[in-house]
Amino acid sequence: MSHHDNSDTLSRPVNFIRNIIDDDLASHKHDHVHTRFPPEPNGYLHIGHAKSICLNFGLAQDYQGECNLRFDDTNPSKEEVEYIEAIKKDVAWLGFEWSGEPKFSSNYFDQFYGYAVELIEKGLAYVCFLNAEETRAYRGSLTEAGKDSPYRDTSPEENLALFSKMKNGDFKEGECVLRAKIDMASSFMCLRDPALYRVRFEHHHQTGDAWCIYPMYDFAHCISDAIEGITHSLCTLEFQDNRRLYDWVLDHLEDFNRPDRPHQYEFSRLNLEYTVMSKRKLHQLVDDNLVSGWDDPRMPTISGLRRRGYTPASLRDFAERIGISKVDSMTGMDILEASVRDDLNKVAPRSMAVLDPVKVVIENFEGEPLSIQAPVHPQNEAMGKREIFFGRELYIDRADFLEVAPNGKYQRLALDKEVRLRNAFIIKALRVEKDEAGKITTIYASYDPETLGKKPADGRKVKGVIHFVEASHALPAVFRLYDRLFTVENPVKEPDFEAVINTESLVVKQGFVEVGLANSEPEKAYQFEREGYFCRDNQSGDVQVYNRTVALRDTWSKK
RNA sequence: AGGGCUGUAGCCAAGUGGUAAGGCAUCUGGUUUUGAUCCAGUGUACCGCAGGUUCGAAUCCUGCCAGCCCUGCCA
Repeated sequence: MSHHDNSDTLSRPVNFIRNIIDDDLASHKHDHVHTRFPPEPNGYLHIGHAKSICLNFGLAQDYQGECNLRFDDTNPSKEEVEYIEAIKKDVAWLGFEWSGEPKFSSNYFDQFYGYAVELIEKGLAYVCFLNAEETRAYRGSLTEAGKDSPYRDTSPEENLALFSKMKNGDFKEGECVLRAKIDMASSFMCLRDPALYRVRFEHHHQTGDAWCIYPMYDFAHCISDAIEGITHSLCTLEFQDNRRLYDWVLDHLEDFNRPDRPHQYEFSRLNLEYTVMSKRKLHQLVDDNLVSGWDDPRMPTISGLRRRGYTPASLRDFAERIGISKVDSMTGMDILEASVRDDLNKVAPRSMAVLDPVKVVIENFEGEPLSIQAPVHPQNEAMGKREIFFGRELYIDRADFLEVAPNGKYQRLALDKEVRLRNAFIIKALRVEKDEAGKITTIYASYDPETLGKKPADGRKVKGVIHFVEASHALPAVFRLYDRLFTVENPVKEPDFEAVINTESLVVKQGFVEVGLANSEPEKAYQFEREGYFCRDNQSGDVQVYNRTVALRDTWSKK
């Protein structure tokens, strides 16, 4: 696939899953690698899924194998086609190509049914009429064995008939389930005769009304993997116990009880500071209108990150930087931000934008604004030039002017002090005009006409550089500055995570951008010099609205 | 009568008996028309703790401690 440049072919990541694969290949347990990314279409993908996507698809790329996209759609009551489309879009946007057509667990409903019949015939599954509470009581506890269901010893013949009736809709929802007959005393709770099928009179987005019984995850997932020839089935840590059931099912089915059948391996899920990562919580934020939607730029969803200005390359790089392990960890935002900055610094055209404008009048400049050719990228000449203007009236940012410089280290504009205007001339502030409230309305200044593209001939040092926009060419723009969504590192630890939401996570500013941005594309990254990386919002239409992806690294304001 | 996992610098993470990679962050210089980038430096990590085996232990053994997961007809 296309995103691999020579820099990352030099050093492949090292992790325990790659070690397992290397061993499996060396021992000829498998002669190829086939992974899968198996989301349930019950919500939008988030950056934790991106980690899994990069792992699964990345492994397939590096080992010249394949990776399937499979929708794990065994519970129609929670799923919607809207999510299927969004998931496909997000995976493709991240730069990955799934093997063949997208797969659905529901493609295999007939086969699942057949395998359930096989287990029944072997006396390994039975139809149980205990209700939910009874089942719970019979299950026992973490420290006490469970009790056998009274339906556990029904004959295979009778179970076959019962299961057939389940399928035909002869039983009500909740009236019975098909259960595996394993061990009610197992220390693995999931092995205490787990449910394999339940009755659900529900319309399914793929199979319509063809079924009224639906398989459970633990029964469907391992068989789906086996049917698709998956070699390494990767999931997160909370499924470690379930692996015993995964193995039990495949071990007891004639078609799959082979050494090269799929095996499950678990890695730790991504936890990011100052955000939440569960679909349920994300759903809640959307439903409670605490964010504007799944793609709110503050959301850790892939669609939110995309709208915020994150690039596919930066997310892949992030996944590589954090690695894969089994440690229950909390990753800092700084790694994510470093990943975007590294990518954007290379690819983002430079531009100038004034987010909080104050007018500057250059008193010794007369006539029409002057056209200036400025580099699109200071370290990459191949990116070409852009036209900017300098004239009698300009805007600079309020934060770049102080009437009196606080100390010798101050590098911005002050009265009687010189500063370089980025890509243009050196100016000196002369005096200010204020309104009744004492707020500065205009700064009067002079410019040195001999300093365009040159240092002052007399050798005087002008250290500071600030950005500006020429007033007659300035395009009004709205800037949305984002901050972390929560005020605490781990919101999930709070009694009510919504109570610690950061009320200042969005700040809106009105200012100007340079002319060159008139036709800026949504989601395309720009660096507004000295301000950060921004992209035009993908839903604002003709209005100039920019989302700040991330600010520039700042090693100075902390001092 | 519980079981399954995990503990390596502030954070992430290699390491699989031979003397602790790398990234992020931090700090210090240098370059710079972005206080950015870039470049060069910058860390006493009781390798969770305590014992043991060994010429040699983060790696093997024993015992503790801490954190996470498991009692859905969710995934």
